[in-house]
Amino acid sequence: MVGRVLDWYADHARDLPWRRPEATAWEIMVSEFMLQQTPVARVLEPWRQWVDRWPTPPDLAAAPAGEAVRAWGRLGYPRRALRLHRAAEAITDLHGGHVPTSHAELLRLPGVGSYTAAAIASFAHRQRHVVLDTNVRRVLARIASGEAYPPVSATVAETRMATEFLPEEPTRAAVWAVASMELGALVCTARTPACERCPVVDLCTWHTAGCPTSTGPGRRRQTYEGTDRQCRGALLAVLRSSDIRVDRIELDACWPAAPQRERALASLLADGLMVGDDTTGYALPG
DNA sequence: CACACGTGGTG
DNA sequence: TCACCAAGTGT
Repeated sequence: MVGRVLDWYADHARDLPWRRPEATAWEIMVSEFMLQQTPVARVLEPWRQWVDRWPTPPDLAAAPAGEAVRAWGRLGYPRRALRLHRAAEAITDLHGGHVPTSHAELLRLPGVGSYTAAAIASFAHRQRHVVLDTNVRRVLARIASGEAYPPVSATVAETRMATEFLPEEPTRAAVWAVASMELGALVCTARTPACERCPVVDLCTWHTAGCPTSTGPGRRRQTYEGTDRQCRGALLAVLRSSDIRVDRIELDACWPAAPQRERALASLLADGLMVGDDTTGYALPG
């Protein structure tokens, strides 16, 4: 089972820049932040520019947080840019400018949760960790549980199952981690899986059962149009595109509903994604 | 534990 | 067209 996925990966892995042997732990860490809830295709270019401009954590830490937010562009969830900047500061101050190697230390960094800590430790340092992202959860749900989709929220059962699949040898475990993710991203996809190209289709409980459609209510809502999120995005876009402080009038012009605009503005200020007031004008954080 | 948090591609 | 989906984290 594992061996076949490793063989498949050797033949079909995408040539992503953060997977190249010369990729640094920092470059891998940046990619992981950008890839949180964001497709690979959209990350490629911003990642290249980011690591070119800030090749090490101290380089980013020395820049204003607002520049990180600006460089984040339209990747979405701009708080990730802020967290990455804060993580760079912590690495600079507490770890001599080097990305920590232990899962526990990584976990203490802003924006680094269970998945990202495991991913960095595994991909950058070849350690043995359960790397349980949405791809792997779906792959395991189908292969081992016979379900079309994993549970809505991660369970201890999933972690236990993932641990059983994880090879003992660290290097092999690290390849399995990236390979099982890649299988989920390229073959065992959410919408229309390409089972005919799956290296372990004959071992897949779900496929053997005839690919039953998910039973429960499942799916969650996602609506975006007219939400606070869209409003925040509109406000922040104004600041990103301006080199000077933005007047209140310009912010008012980008969103018609005043109460929602006020709420979004307040939340952006509270998050530290922007600074200022009506008197001084508004800007990305220094 | 449910919800907030961006954005754009796609079937 | 439009709802779903994309390498999650923090509260």
